Amino acid sequence: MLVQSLNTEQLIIESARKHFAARGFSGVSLQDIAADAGTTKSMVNYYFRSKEKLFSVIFLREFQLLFSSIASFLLEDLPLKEKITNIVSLDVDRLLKMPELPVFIMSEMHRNPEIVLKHLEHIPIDQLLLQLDKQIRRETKQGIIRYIPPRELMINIQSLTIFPFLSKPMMTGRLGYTEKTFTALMMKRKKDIVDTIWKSIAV
Amino acid sequence: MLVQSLNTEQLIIESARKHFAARGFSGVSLQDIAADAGTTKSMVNYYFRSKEKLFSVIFLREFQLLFSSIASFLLEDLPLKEKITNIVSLDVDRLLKMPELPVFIMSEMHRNPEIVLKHLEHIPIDQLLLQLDKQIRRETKQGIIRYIPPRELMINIQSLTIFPFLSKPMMTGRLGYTEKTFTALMMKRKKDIVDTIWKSIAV
DNA sequence: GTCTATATTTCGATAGAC
DNA sequence: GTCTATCGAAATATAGAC
Repeated sequence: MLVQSLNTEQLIIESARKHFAARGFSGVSLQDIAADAGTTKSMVNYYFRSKEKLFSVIFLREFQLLFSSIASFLLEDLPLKEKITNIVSLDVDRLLKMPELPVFIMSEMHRNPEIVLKHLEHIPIDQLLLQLDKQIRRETKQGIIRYIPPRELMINIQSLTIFPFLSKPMMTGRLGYTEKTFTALMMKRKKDIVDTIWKSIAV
Repeated sequence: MLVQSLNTEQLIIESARKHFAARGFSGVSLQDIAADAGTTKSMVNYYFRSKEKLFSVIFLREFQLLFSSIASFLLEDLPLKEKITNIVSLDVDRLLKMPELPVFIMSEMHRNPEIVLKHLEHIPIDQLLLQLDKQIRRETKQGIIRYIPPRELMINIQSLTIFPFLSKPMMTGRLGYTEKTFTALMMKRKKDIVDTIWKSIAV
């Protein structure tokens, strides 16, 4: 395999992604991004016109990453419990690879809600929730679970999955976790989350 | 009741709290803070010497607010289920009053972990967890619950309680919630959270 | 496409009058 | 205690040579 060196635009994107995720929009200067990409601020403006536009590009990519595959998992033809298992497993794996993603999304979403809403418009949330609602009602009728509003089910799943990554600095800093034990906890936690969710709705 | 006008220092603190919480340390200028407090940047430096010192004052106040009373609830002599009920209820009430608090703590914790760790040193976390561990083992022996490591129990409680506030912009923006229905959801959710937690550990 | 140089603004902080 | 004025540094963005 060739060691393909990236072009300047790609280097800038990768550097910007890293810096924005670590310190947010206003915590990063074009100088930081350019230096880390081995080029100058002028090149950043040349490719992306402005800091805002560069940020928008980065944010969109990360945002889609976080929400894309959940949708396809929800639409699969599987029992609810298996869907939940798949979503949790996928999310934990992905978050372990990019643990700074949630706090990036969260803080920028509060700083600038409009940018999120604009991107969310392209995701058929209502349809996904309706679909999920049908399945919940079906399995309720079959006596498998008790009814739970689909939005609340999703909030519970996301809460138990994402929150530990948001409080990771506290866990590794003072609660006695290291990088290794944190990863181990999260791998074990996949099963715990599904168990907790399922016990809360199982008949 | 007299309409007591606050002095300049208090006005600056209140303005700084609001702005820092909304946009973080580097997203706010002393100019913003001063203008909103009806004074000038000079006065901010006069009272607090530097932006860093001002921020530290604000952060410490908010941080203690978030963690103070959990400790006392944990130390009370009550059955575990009642402790959980009390903690969840208190947290939800407080977060409804200051919904921007979690994202403020979370993002600044990631941008500057040291400041958090310094404040955490004064809280006897190990002792609290040991105390909780004893109670869990006791109620396990009594056949009330199955054993769960105290840190994981606390993570689950905090996850289900705090996460909805972190994703509030998404819920009110696109998931069909308004301020009123969000508040209603969270009030109802108090009971749901305790139920979910309890079912996950009950025998 | 890439760089240097620079224009322009804004920021944090200080000096000094009152 | 409070303000105006200002300094020096750093930021975004642009102009222009190559």
